[in-house]
Amino acid sequence: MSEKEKRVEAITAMDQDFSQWYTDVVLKAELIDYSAVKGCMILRPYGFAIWENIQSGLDGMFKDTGHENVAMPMFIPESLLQKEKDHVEGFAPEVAWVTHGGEEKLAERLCVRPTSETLFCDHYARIIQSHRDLPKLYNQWVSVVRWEKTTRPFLRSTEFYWQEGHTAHATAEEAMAETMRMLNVYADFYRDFLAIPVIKGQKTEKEKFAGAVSTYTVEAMMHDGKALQSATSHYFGDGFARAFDIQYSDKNNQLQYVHQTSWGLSTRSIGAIIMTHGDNEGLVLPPRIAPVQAVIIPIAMHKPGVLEAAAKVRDGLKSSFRVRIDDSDKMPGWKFAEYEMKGVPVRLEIGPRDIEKNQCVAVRRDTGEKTILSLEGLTESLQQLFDDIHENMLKRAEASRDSRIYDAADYETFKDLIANKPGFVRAMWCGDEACELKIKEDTTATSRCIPLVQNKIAENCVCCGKPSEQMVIWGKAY
RNA sequence: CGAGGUGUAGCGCAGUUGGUAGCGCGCCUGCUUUGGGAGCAGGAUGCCGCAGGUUCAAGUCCUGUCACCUCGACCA
Repeated sequence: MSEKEKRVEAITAMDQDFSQWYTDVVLKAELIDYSAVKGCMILRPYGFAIWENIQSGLDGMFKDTGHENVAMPMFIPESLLQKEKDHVEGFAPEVAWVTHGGEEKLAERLCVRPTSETLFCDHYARIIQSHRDLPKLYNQWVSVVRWEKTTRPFLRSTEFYWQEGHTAHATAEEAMAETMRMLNVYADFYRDFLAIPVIKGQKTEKEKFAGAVSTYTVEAMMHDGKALQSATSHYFGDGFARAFDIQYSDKNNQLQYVHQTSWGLSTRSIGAIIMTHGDNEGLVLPPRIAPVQAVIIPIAMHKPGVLEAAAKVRDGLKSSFRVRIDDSDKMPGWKFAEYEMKGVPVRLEIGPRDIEKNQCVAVRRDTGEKTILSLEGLTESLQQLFDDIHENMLKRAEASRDSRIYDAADYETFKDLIANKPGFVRAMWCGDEACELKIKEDTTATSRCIPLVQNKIAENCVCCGKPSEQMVIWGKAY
């Protein structure tokens, strides 16, 4: 690439300044624009299309596991928000309040939902009477508002889109099984749709959701070694049920409280895609959620038959894939770079030489590899290519992550690793919050999770030296 | 919210001791081009982030404010 070209379209090199690279990619790939309101972003067509594909994939998994979609109001009366003590304490500092309707001051102010547990609970209290009404397996796709002080596109914004599942069950066992089931759904979704490996684990008391008995998380490692909490699944026990009086008559005609869960995945997942797979040319999108899976670039398109051949290829593929022709009058090289920036998984070039041989040139975004594909059986060979790309992206992300997970048996090693090696550190922890706080104070690293799959790194807590049976993953987080 | 930095055309930037705004790319038109960001010719685009102030005169000096970036404290 010449100096002139670099000056024109270059994004910041990712290993030079990862934050700037991230901002460059998000803007130049046309995922978002900033809006007039601080911390609120506009999801542009290309960015929103990624979210639509995430929604469709994940929603299918929710439906397969028996869930139904609903839509709750966006306002929560203050009195309702305050019913569960821990919950309101956790969220009160970051809620936006509606105080007026027109010019009239409201008798009771309304909060713009930061999350909807209280709305679901209020509703469940009215619609659940019998064990025959259970379980309730509800989900909603909405946006929520949290008045954040510092914001970044996708990673932390004042308003963000997500789904929040809220379920009510007859027993604690059922609710816990649901909590784990949805944690697994998230992990599978990240692996099978986004090609991102995650670590499943439990949050510590300090890091758990406000109002939950326990919080489970899927944690992913980004290109810079920092952790991204990528989805969470909470077990509530009967705490909310007692606060909101959600009771049912069991088979013995005894009144019982329900046991509840909630779980959520947000547009932050788009940030995870960008920071897991992206490279110096820009975005690299997993084929299963890419808005355009293959872009067809006609070469020498003024020559007779080229555009017609490209259209024929498009028509043959369009019922199977999201495919688009770019017949704008840009130079082919310009288009190549543009669709690389936008992370389109496969580029198909078709020019006079290909038409003669009944073929096209396919270029993979993940590896840059060029292959010649016959126009015969193109649907099948493309499907194979997409699957290969997905597997390669997943393997690559796994290898990148695994090479940056370290073990520390003693505190000096631990501090050295956190300070000098971007990534996760596995270390034993006694369970005492004092050690968790000291580690954060000394290193800025936080406990990411207590992994469901445990490895015994050492006999003693890495911080205080007391005997410990529990391995925790630590790291700097977004 | 604390420390630091940056806001000038769509993007990247220059603009001297204050004197009325420029370059490259992009954009528009035409012709020639087309397998890795095309060439030539012509053309359009600015309340210098926003609001006050100092001055005969402010992109430039002062105050405030907003946004973005980096590093911390808090959270999906």
